[in-house]
Amino acid sequence: MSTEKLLGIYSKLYTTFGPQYWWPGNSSFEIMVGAILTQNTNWANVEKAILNLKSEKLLDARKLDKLSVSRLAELIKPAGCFNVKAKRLKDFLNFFLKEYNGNIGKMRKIDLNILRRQLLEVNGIGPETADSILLYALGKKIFVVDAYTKRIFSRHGIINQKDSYQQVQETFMRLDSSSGKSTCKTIDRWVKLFNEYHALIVRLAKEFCLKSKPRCEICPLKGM
DNA sequence: GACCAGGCACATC
DNA sequence: GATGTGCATGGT
Repeated sequence: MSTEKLLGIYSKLYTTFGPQYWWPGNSSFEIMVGAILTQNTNWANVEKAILNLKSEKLLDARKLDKLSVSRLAELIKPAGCFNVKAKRLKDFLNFFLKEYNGNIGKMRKIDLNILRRQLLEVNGIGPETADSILLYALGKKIFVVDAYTKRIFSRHGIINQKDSYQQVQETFMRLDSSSGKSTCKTIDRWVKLFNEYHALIVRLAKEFCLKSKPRCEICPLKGM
């Protein structure tokens, strides 16, 4: 079925591009901030915004919490939609400090589904941002779906174009149901696979699937 | 100058 | 529930 095809595509991407070392960032907190800043935004612009926070030594939950929204917006300007994102960051910080006292370790101990629901309740955090935080900042076993994933895998007939976020996610997460056991070791393996898979999809899309100039003829997945 | 980028919330039908 | 729109910078 599609599980073999999904694993086939994964290994093709991995042998083509190698490990992607996602998520770029030196700490879980930086990853969470980046996940919000990158919404509908090129990563290079997010990096500039994060650099602004770093150079002011403000990449810290409590310090950011003390900033005014307008000052925060000023600092994250390069990431675009800065007024919206400044508010979203503030709402997230409020949640992070109130619920977890700004403690990543405490957050990591919470059950995946509970944490996911909590994140989705925060204004400005939708499914993709929540799952990026869960997978890349907290090491939870969840697959991140984005617009590229839908575009590429519906073209390959593995999902339907109209599938919801959840449906696409389930298709990918069914990959691990065959493994049966859920020891720490196998969980780590799936976290690693979901981590690389999403990153590889983004890499592939950027190089071969751009809307205006698709390069299907030389795509590594050609013929698969 | 148009189009796009590692989305989301909200309004409207 | 499906579709459209605002948010907004910076690279191609």
